[in-house]
Amino acid sequence: MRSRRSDYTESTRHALVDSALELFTKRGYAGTSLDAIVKRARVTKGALYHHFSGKQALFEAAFNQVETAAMDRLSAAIDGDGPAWDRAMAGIRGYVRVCLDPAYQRVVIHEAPVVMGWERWREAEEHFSYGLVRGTVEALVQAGEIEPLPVEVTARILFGALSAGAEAIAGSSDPKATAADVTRTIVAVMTGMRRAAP
Amino acid sequence: MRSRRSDYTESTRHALVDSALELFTKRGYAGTSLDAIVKRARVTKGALYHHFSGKQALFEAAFNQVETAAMDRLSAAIDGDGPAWDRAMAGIRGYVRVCLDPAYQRVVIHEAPVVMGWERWREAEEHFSYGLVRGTVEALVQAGEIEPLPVEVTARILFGALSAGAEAIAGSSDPKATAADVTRTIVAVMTGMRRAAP
DNA sequence: GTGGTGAACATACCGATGGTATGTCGAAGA
DNA sequence: TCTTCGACATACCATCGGTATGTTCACCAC
Repeated sequence: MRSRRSDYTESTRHALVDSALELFTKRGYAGTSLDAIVKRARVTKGALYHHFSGKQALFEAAFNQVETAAMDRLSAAIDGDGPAWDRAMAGIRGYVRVCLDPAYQRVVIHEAPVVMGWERWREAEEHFSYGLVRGTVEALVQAGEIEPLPVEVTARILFGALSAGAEAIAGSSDPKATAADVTRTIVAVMTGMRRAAP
Repeated sequence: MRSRRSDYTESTRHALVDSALELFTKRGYAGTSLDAIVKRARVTKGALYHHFSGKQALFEAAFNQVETAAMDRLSAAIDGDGPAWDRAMAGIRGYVRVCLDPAYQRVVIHEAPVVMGWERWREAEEHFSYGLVRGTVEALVQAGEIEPLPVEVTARILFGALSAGAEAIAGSSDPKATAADVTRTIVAVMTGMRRAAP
């Protein structure tokens, strides 16, 4: 059962998404033409529009791929049965590492809110990185580790802080050192929010 | 000296920037055509390309206008001779208010990094909002109000936290309440970082 | 085996859009 | 008055996203 058709269609999809992801990461959404994408995937626009409804849908497919990969790495860091605080700190370190991926930086953090629209981006993020951050904050509040601030807003702000830290790392001349600074600073902030055990 | 030519050219520039700013705010950069901009400004593309080198340059002019207005409001809140801590808190409240402006939200926070490129955006921000945040953090560290964390990274993270808070406000169904939550949360975070007076 | 069917593409084309090249007009100096 | 030049307007071009149509070929009913 080698020459099933669906095998080839799946590889075509993959080729398109891979090509799109690489070009979007390198030149951005607006700076990437469909011609360039299909050329790199060795297909034509007919194939593209057979599998996707348009440029945006292709972008979302690339977005989902990056986010799924990020989730795999992140949940591995967060999951477990240790104390909520320790898992949160591991999550912070893990997310900073995830943000070092140029594809995550450009596609997920920078372009997705503009290309997909903020509302749709927000909705998608619920099931991805932001969902994890939010869950972590919730766990911290429930465990009584931090002051009972509004979860939604606190999670948003932490998410923004993490993203900004990631951007600082990516734009730094010494990413390693900056990454250490970012982790240290965020941990310091979180520690400041930590409530003395009741 | 009414019919000086430069008077009219200045008003033409203003009309173009105003038109662009309104349309960029409403429909975004990619969703706004130059034809729509010049039509609303009651001029032609010839005038546009006489005053600006292209669409990006026009966007940057709009960006600068929004940022300048924001700076005026912000420095009024920050300037003064009170304690560094109080001025910082006033700055936070002021920045949250600034972020309620839809033009600031969409043009400065969302689109500018994508349209201008992150590096150029970062450079421009040095002289605008981010410059103020950074200066505030520096003042806090020098006054011994907060732990001596790396200023650049701390400022970036705070800036990201504020922007994320602003986005949460803009996307909220109850902006007033969310704005209060954001201010409260950020102040709580900053307070957590505050060092006991030596 | 063969004729029909539909998925999986390829090709040709269209309209919109950013950008350019050229033309026009009127005020200011020589 | 003649020239110059800034401040536009007009006409046009190239690119790009998207669509309409054509083509191939595996699969299935008979």
